[in-house]
Amino acid sequence: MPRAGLDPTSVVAAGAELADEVGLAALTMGGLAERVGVRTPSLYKHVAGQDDLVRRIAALALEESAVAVGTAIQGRSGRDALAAAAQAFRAYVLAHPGRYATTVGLEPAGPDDPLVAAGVRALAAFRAVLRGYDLPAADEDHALRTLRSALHGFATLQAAHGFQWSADVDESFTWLVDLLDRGLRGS
Amino acid sequence: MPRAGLDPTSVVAAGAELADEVGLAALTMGGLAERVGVRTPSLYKHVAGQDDLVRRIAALALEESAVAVGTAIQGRSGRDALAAAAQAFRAYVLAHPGRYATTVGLEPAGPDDPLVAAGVRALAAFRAVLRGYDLPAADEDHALRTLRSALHGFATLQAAHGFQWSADVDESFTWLVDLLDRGLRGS
DNA sequence: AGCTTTGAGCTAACGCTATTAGCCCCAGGA
DNA sequence: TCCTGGGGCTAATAGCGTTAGCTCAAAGCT
Repeated sequence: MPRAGLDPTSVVAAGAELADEVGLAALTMGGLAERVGVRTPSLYKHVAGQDDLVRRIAALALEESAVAVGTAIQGRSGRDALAAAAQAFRAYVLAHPGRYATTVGLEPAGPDDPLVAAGVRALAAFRAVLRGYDLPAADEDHALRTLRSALHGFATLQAAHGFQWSADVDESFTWLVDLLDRGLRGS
Repeated sequence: MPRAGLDPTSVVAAGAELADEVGLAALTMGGLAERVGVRTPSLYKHVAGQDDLVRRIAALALEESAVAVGTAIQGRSGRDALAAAAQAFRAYVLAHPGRYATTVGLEPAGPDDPLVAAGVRALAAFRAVLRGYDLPAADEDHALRTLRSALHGFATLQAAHGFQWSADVDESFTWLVDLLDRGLRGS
């Protein structure tokens, strides 16, 4: 039995891919083992368990989405930055629904959990968007939560096929972005 | 062994309560059986399986949230109606996080699935809120999706303890509602 | 080159989950 | 009173995550 040459990083990456393909709920240790060409128990040499695997995928997803949004808003500000950030974020969630699903609903294990660092970076990208609007400092946290709620809600509902009826989803999304822009400007 | 006197309705109701208490992920057939005072396999005389159970809980949750929102907006319109609907919706999700979690990400099994009827009723309540704003007919679907995304996103993020840092969550929510009101009015 | 040591991968096994098969016996209608 | 339907049971299966303990390939040292 030749060595498979795995390490935590490659296992987590394969897990993220698998989650995107089959959905987070169907992400199984057996399936992941098969994908990386190894028997199930061998995975435990690289990750502590399914919980740990999911946490690491979540950190990866936060990092990646932060990079995607951060890149999209370079050289833009105001409404341009908002639209670019929103598009980049939604594109990321739709392209990686399994990865993104891991990021909701997990408590960081401790103060030095890599998750909190990744989460802070993801929020920083959106905070940068808000700098293009003249918000009172006291409103910045509220605006950040509002922005995050709207984008998170839209992306997860679409990823879950929550929009059943007819109107064009892309149009609805630009409508949402326009509403946010109006709301942020006229506060 | 005396009869326990169960029926599908009482089993689903108990399942919804249990899901709220322990979280949807920890909703187990064994746990539900213990709660209703019966052995696990007996549940299958009332629901077809865990999938069926979750679908029925989802239909219940959609129905209940539609009633909550519909009641809240009676006699109100415009911004008042929006605020009342938003508050009622968020209160419902926070009071019944397990129930609500069942409603995201399930495809209706067929055209006469009770789920679609319940979903339509839930949407109708929000549609009624939008009637208080002067929206072009073509924008109504977009506005509905926007409203739903924002409220769904905020409520689920809060239910998942997604708002870690300091600012007051209730204040953030009224800020979100104000932004939606401004955006809907000034379209 | 040979020797040592580390750890990646394996098999075997356990416990918990959902689910099915098949039996029993209580309750309501004839 | 009988008898039939169906709610509840026990027993058993299959699939999951996880642990224990073994083996041998690869990397490092002499």
